[in-house]
Amino acid sequence: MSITPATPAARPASEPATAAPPAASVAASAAGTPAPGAAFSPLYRQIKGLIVQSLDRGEWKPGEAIPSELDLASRFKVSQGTVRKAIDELAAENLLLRRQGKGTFVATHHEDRVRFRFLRMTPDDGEPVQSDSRFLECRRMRAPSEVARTLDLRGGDSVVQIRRVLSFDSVPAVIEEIFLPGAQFRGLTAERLAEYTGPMYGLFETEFGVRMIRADEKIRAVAAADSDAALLKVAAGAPLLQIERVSFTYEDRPVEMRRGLYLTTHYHYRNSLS
Amino acid sequence: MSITPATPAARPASEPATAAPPAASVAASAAGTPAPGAAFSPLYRQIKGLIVQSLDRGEWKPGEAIPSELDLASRFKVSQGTVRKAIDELAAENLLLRRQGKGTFVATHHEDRVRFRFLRMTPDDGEPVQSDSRFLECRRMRAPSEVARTLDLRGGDSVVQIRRVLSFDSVPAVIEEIFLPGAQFRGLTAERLAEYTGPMYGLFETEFGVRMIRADEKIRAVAAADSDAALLKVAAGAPLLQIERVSFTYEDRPVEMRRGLYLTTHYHYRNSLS
DNA sequence: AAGTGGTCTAGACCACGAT
DNA sequence: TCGTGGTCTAGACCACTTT
Repeated sequence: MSITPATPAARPASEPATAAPPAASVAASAAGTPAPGAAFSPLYRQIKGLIVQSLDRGEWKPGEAIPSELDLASRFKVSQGTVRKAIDELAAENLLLRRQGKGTFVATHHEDRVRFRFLRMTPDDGEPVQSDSRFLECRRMRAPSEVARTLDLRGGDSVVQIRRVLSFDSVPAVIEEIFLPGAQFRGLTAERLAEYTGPMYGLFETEFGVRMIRADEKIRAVAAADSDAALLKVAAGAPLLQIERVSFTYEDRPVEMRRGLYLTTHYHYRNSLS
Repeated sequence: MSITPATPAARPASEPATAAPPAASVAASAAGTPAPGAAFSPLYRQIKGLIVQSLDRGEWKPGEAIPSELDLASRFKVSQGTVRKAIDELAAENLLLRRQGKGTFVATHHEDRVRFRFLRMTPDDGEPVQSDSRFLECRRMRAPSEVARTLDLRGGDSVVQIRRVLSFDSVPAVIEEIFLPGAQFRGLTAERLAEYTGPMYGLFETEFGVRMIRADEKIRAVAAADSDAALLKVAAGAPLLQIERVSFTYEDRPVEMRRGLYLTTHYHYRNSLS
C-alpha cells in the first residue's frame, strides 16, 4: 500500500487542465515501479484498502453511514467512479451496504439479513424460530495448543471459553463451545452474556468492537457422546451434525473458534452453491 | 424484457451527434413506461438477460469465448461500458469467465475451479483425492410425486434414477441417488455413465447440453440404515452426513435432485460463510 | 429543492496474450 | 503489432430519500 491516509493520493500534482487525464499512469506511479514479481494494484483497490483500514479502526461504526462517494473522491483525490468501484467490491463482500438515496452504511450483525448469513440452521417446516440460550460455562484459560494455532495466538495467551445450549421452542437442539482471544474480550462474563438479548455477534460488535466478516466451516456427522446426549436429551450414539467454525474479522484475522453439535431431526443446515 | 433479440435495442434512432447522450432515458423508454409496481430494469440488466438467453440456447458453448465487449456493444447498440457491467455480473455469478487479453469464456464443469465449487467433500488431511464411482442402478421410471414437485414436472413424466457408490482410495465413502428429467436426458444409460471419465456435470454439459449453474442443499446427520451401512461397510446406525441437493440451470430451472450419504470419518464438508 | 447512490456514455490509456 | 479485457476519468441524467 503506497497510498497513505495522510497523503491519500501520492501523485504528481499534474495540471487539472490536462485534456487527456493521466489516470492509469497515476495508479502505476502511486503503486511505485512494481518490482519484478510484485502484483500490480489498481487505484480502486488501494482506495478499497484505505476504506477497510478506516472500518477496521472504527472510524465509522457498524450501522452508521460512511461519507458520500463524492466526499471520499475528494478526500482521496480520485474520481467518483474510482471510489464507486472500491465501494462496489466492499458491498459485494457484505462489508458495506448501499441504500439508494440515503447513503452507504457499515454492515452490522444487528440486521437480520446479515445474521441469517451466519445462522444456517433452519426448521424443516415453517419459519425460523427464536432460539434461547443457556450458558453452561464462561471462563478464562490458557489457550490449548490447537486453539492458539487457529486463533494465531502465542502459547501462553489467555482465551475465553464459552459453552452453551441453544433451544428452539424450549427443546434443546444445539451445544456450542466457543473460544475467543482473551485480550480482545476483556470483561466478557457469563452475566454479560446472559443479560444480552440478540445475536451474539451483535454483542461482540457493539461491546467489544470486534466485527465478524467471514467464517470457514468444516461439517461432519458424529455420534453423540454420553454427556452431549444427556444435554440434548437423546440416546447416546445418536447422529449429530458437528460444525467447526473459524471466524475472521477485517484483514482476515481469526477471532473466534467454535464447535457446534446440532440435532437435525427437525432442523437442517441450508446451503447454496454457485 | 422489452428488448428483444430480434431488435436488440428498441430505442428511438437518436442522432449519434447528440452532445448529451440520452442514455438513461433510453433505458427507461426501452423498458417502457413502468406500470405502477413494475420494477425498473436498467439497460445493462436487459443486456445481461439477452446474454443469458444466448447462453441458454447454446449460441456459445461451454469453454468457448463469447464475442468481445465491443462486438456485443455494437450488436446491442449500447456502449462498451454497459456491456461490461452486464458481463461483470455474469462473471460474478460464475456463468462467464474473464481472461484479460484473451476474451470472455463460457464457464464449464471441465475446469477444476468450477468443479470444486460443487464438490465440497475434502479429506481431513492432505489433498483432494480422485474419486471412483460404481453404478448400482440407472433406470427410467415415472417421477415420484416429491421428485416431480421439485423438478417442476407433471405427474406422469419420466425421470432417470441413478444410484452409485463413490470411493476414495478404493474405500467406499458416498452413496448417491440422483433423479434427472427424462426428457432432457434421453439416451443416458449405465454404460454411458460408466465409460465416461471426469465430472458428472461435465458429462451432462457436453452430452446433453444441460449446464448446472447453482444448487441448494439441505444437510443433516442421520443414522445409517442397514442397506446403506452394508454398502459403506460400517455398522448399522453409524452417523452419516445426508445432503439433499436441487440443482438449477439457466433462468433458475431445476434439473437435478440428488440425495447423498457421506461417511465423514476421514472427510468433511467444507463451507465458507460471508 | 437538495443530496445520495445508480445508470449511461465517451474517450484515453494500461496490462496481457497471441501473432 | 494488434485485439482483448482492465482501469480511470468526466459529465450528464435518473431514481430515491429527506428537508
